[in-house]
Amino acid sequence: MPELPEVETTLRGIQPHIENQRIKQVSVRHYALRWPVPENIHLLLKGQTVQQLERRGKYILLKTQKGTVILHLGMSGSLRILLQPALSAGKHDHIDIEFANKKLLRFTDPRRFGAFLWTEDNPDLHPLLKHLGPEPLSKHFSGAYLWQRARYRKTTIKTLIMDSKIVTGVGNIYAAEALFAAQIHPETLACRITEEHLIALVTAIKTILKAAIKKGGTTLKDFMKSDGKPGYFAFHLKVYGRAGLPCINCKTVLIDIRLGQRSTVYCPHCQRN
DNA sequence: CAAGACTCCTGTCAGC
DNA sequence: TGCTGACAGGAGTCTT
Repeated sequence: MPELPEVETTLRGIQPHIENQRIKQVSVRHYALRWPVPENIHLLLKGQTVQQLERRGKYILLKTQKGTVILHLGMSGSLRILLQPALSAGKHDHIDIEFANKKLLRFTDPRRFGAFLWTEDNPDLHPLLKHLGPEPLSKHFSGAYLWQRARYRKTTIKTLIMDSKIVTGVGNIYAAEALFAAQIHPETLACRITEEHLIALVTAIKTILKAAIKKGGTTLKDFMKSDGKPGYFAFHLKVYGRAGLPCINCKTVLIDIRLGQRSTVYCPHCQRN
């Protein structure tokens, strides 16, 4: 559920507390995340300083002198800053990183789709990151680029924009919202969409992501802001989660279909093939 | 390579 | 109320 705006909000939330801070201790209570947490991660991180935090798509990178933590929140993960001594850990509080400045970074993830990995190489070359497409908010993600990547693709446009090799960080919620904004039917084959429409789609993706980041992330129920307070539910979703309800533009009942095993809501009147 | 199915996990909710 | 089963979903991996 954390989509790119939530990840960005989380990064911005934790950054001032841990950047340039020395790691005093790391405790892992549950190693079985999506991939096993390296069993010696506490030894690798102890004494290291978090020099830089970065985001690649929905991955968060914690860069230290010796290497980089590659972290993903999966669907139910969150990061919070606590003050030491911290509240005792709950059932789903899998990893604590204690810093010399008395701050504690706690990784919580009930569904354990998240990841906490380590690399000592250039993280951009890591198998999880090296095939990622451009950042959606970068200038590399343009209408011309998407048209190039869509031209010969016989998959649906929604599946295409959710493919992290094409563009990173566009999840199910924002894919549906952007297609609605650009008035494109989610089942349209990628190769059949004009460059003009793809330009509109790219613009919609950027606009919606920026708006959501500005609001601190669209917040679904298990997202917590990094200071531990529940985030807002304020971002106005126009189609996602509104199947069976009237379209806000034309009152036609919104339809829910499945595309690539994902629930996909759209307006059959506003969004045409 | 491309496309689609399958998979990890647990909280939540509908139905009985 | 309690149980069961469906469902949600990011994205890597497997199959075709």
